[in-house]
Amino acid sequence: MSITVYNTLIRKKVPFNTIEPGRVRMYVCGPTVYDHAHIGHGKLYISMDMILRYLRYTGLDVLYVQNITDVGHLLDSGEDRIMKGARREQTDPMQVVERYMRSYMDDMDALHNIRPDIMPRAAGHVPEQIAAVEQLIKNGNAYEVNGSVYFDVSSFPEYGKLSGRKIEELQEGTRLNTRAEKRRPEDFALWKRADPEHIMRWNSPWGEGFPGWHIECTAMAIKYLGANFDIHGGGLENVFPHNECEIAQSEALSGETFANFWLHAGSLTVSGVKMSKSLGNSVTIQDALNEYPAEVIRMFVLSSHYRSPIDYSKEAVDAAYKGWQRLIGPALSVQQILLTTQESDAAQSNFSSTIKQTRDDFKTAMDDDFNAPKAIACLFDFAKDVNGLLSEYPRPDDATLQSIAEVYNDLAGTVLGLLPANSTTSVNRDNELIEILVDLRKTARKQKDFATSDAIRDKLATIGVILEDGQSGTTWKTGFSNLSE
RNA sequence: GGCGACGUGGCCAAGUGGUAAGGCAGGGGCCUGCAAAGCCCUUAUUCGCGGGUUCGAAUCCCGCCGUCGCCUCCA
Repeated sequence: MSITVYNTLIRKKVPFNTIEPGRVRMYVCGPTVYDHAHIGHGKLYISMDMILRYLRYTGLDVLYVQNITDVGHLLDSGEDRIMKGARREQTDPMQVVERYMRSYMDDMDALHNIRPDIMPRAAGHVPEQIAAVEQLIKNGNAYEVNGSVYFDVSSFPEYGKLSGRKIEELQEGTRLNTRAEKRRPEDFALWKRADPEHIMRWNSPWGEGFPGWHIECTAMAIKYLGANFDIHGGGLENVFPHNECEIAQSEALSGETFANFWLHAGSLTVSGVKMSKSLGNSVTIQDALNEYPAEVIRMFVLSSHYRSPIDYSKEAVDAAYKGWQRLIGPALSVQQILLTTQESDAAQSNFSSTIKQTRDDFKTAMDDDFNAPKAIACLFDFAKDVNGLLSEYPRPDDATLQSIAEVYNDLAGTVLGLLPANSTTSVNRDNELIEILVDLRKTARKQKDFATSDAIRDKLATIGVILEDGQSGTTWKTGFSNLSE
């Protein structure tokens, strides 16, 4: 195995090795479902999806778990996010959860993110969480006060090893008023007692309450992946406190190393600043998908390294849009040529070295901490080579075209998810109809009836069929068909 | 205040010791009835600034400036 990854835990790029040969167990923190997902979520999960896809592409058997948080998240105001959503929409909290969980799944599907193998929900794992808290108390890492249970940070000397924070510094830097009942301000909640008005509540050994935020990931990751697993992924802004607390709880609980590799994706800003409701600059995934095809959003995200922060702006995504069209244009052309023309006196092309080079370079780039932007650059080089080949006459032989299509399917499609979903579904009758129109246009052009020929070209363009006149006649392609403008 | 990330051409962005990938935009040319697409050429003696290490640094070290994120429950 030759993959290297940047491990946040040690702040270095290191060789990636799995606990079990050929198998990867991977956990990624999922969203709190109380509102529609925004493109910040989209960025994170596209990054993680790319990593998942590549690991699988290299032949690893990946078990991918991503949770859904549907309890207990508090706002700065002390308000429960889901209850806030419920009040806003005048519905039951669990109805809110269902609604936005489905919305989230729809968004992820639309972005072509592969679904996790297991998506456990926090509310469905309260017994596991209670058991974890009980064990932590038994181990001497947690204490109960007034029906709430807190993790005693001083009992875990390695606290801070992920984020590089020191407990002493935390005490100085605390910005919020902390609950007086905690022994130390940096202790964090494992279980919270429910105030009378709190709707989401469960019975526990400490009375009615609800689980703290971090404990769900500990309980569910351990349940489905074991106490020690390979990869834990998430957003960079969750390093502290969330991931740090997860490590403390989990390792205090089991005595084992929690995750071997911590992978964090850079955050997304909108026109230079973080999204927030109060600034009114929030862009949902649905908003973005109304503007651009999913592949373009993926192209935009994957154009910079997953650990880098990116800034969402019209200019940047428009540029990605153009780049994407250039990138996959040859793939669409190759498919159309294979579908609509015959290999007659096709030239025997010697393109295999280019294909091998492309696959090798792509792999080298991706092996180096999933360097998708560099991998995409390899595909741009490939696109240029393919365009050159396609401009020759007669057209390349079928075998060459097939192997080009395979490169696109594997690298741009399977690994990066950049090929249009419907690009391979060509209905024969549609093809024949288009051929008829192309023929009519050819006749019109011969008669110098350019009004007719241009009308045919323009009208086909409005339904996503692009005609291109070349030396060997007119070719056409679809696949950009869901594009507006 | 602390912790962390980042600062590469007009814009986006690779590059972690060996002499600046790629994309977008711009300019010139070829092709075209006109287009579109494509192809060729072209745009950073230079990598926030100042020192240092080295035969050699965008890459390592020190200092400074700037942007962003996090600092107890936001992916």
